Amino acid sequence: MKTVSSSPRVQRNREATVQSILDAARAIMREEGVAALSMQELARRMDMRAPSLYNYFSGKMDIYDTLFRLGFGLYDEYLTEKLIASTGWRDELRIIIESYISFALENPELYQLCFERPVPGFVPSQESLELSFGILNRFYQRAEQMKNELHTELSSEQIVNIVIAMSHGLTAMHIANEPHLPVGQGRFGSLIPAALSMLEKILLEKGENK
Amino acid sequence: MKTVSSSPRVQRNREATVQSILDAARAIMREEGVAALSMQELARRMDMRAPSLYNYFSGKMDIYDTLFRLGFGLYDEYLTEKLIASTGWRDELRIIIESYISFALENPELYQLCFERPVPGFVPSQESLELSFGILNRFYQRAEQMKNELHTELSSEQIVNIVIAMSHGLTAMHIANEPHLPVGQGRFGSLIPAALSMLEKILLEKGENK
DNA sequence: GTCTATAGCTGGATAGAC
DNA sequence: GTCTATCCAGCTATAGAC
Repeated sequence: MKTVSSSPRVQRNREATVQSILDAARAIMREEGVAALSMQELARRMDMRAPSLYNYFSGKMDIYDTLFRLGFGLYDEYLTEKLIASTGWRDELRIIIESYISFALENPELYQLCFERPVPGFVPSQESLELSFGILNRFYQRAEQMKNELHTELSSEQIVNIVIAMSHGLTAMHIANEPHLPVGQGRFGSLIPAALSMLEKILLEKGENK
Repeated sequence: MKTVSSSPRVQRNREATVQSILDAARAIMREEGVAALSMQELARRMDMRAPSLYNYFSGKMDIYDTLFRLGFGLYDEYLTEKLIASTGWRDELRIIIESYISFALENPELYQLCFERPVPGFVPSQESLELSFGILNRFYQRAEQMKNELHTELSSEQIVNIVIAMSHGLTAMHIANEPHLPVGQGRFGSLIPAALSMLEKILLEKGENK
């Protein structure tokens, strides 16, 4: 009955093996740095020899690319689920920022792989990039709808981008300085309310310049 | 008369050699990724053999650590010089944000080394960390002075941190997406005025909650 | 699908001659 | 200070037996 990846002996099927390879790869990246993934260390943790891995992936970059897609997919799922409970655009803003941070805290290796570029030589494949662009476009559309309730001179693209920048800034600083603290705490985590307040103000500047 | 590092033959003195090793190391990091620095490639570019480098640095991590200090030192100089022309706190905010971005654009390898953590196994030495904390503390002091002219519920620490987060967010996104564009342009570069506007609003909320 | 064996390379670092 | 020679380790990836 066990489907846990911690006992990789006697794999049921190919898919389960692929899954646990990806899990092991993420563990290495988390523990030793995203760029420190190696096929040999990966094989060691899988109780395999390195060449066997090539039955599942064409090489290390293939693994990175798969994880890149996994990262964006998971983030999209994660955010979408949290947004269901949204009670309005203010709440939605809060959820977006908090989700970005908590996703990054829970999946630091995917976060770094997807949103920073720590691996020399790794370039996401075309289809992986398209996936990420698709997610961004859905953001733009959502912002366009949101604009009906706002009074701002910013375009929907600008709204999305400034929210992304703010989220990323808080997240990167939190992770670089206090990765052990949960969402909402610490030097940067505690700034979420201030950040939201700033964003609200600029999204509701009632005809100041007009 | 030449002191240029592009002709490393016949070095005058030790200091000049150290300088050009650091320059070459930065070039590698810029071209191939911060984590891709290697002593052999470095020696190749210096027209040396790898072992000779150990006369100048105790190892690769020593080079990273030296560049870490160089990065913070340069950034500090860079910002301090630009702040001389400041005409007030609004201008100062603008200069801080623009300087962060332009420093990162001009020195992407130092920026990444200092403000992200792309090198598995590299931990800045104690004295290097103290240097960086010293710079941060001077920020806090400056914000404390600035508070006289502001009306905000944020502490001076919070002011500094939110400015850092905003700057870093814009910068990281700019570099990840449009590194070729100059300061002020592109998806994120063009958001500087909006970011400043947000910050001004939260620094001048005239007794709203009070 | 898994293994052994191995090619082929790159890396960090040291010893010791000059 | 520079070099050659070398150690030892690590890596990606492939060939081919089972």
